[in-house]
Amino acid sequence: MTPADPNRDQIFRAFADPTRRALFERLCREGAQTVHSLTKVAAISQPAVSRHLAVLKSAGLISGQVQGRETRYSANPAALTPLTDWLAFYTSFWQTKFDGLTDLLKRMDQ
Amino acid sequence: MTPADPNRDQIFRAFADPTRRALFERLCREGAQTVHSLTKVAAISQPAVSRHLAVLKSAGLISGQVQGRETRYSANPAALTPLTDWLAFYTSFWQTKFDGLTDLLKRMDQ
DNA sequence: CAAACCCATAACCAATTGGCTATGAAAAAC
DNA sequence: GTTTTTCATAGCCAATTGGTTATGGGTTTG
Repeated sequence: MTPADPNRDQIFRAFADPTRRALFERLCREGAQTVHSLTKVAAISQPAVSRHLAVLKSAGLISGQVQGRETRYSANPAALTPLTDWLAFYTSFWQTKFDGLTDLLKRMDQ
Repeated sequence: MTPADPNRDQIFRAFADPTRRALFERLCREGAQTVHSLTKVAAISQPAVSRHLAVLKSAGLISGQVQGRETRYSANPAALTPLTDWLAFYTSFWQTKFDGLTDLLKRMDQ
């Protein structure tokens, strides 16, 4: 029954906060950004931004790359697949019922 | 930039808690359930279950129907579309880039 | 080398969260 | 009509969260 997936947990937790989601969305739309650049828009302090980024990073949603004195964070697209799979699984209960469900189950099994 | 959607916010918040997600999943898989029936499995107290259900309900994810002294809750499938849209939007940034993105934007606009 | 800049971490604090027990209303069972 | 069952709400409490300022290490600039 959708075995407990710690990573999926982290992703849902990370996206629960609107500020965090906004940061991720910005990285998706505008590509890699430094902390300083993100802070200028965020309306919260730099340490707050850094901690939000740390949460996103530990969930695997973004990656940080140190370049001299600054760190460029970028969205990690593949990290969304647990969400996509979960959503596909539970929307399948009303959409196409059990069509293609076995395939999905196999994917989630491995 | 994906205009702030209060409902999407509520959905993300609601799914942040694993217990709440488990309740929703159960309702999806096994159909409508009474609070009592859900409590028996949940390993938490009945008031705790009731409050989780209230959160899911206020996010539009489930509906409760009073039948005599008991209330049967059922998953609200259509309520997942904000999540699906959001996910589709942000996965499109790396998958098909901008193919069909305008269509999606139109859907989110109305 | 000194000063300024970028970032992460630490320490603290108010607000929120998620659990519990207690209680009461309403319906079913006896 | 009394007792049980089902559920929601209220009140309480510990833990977590999300913000802040303070600080320090490492890098670039002057």
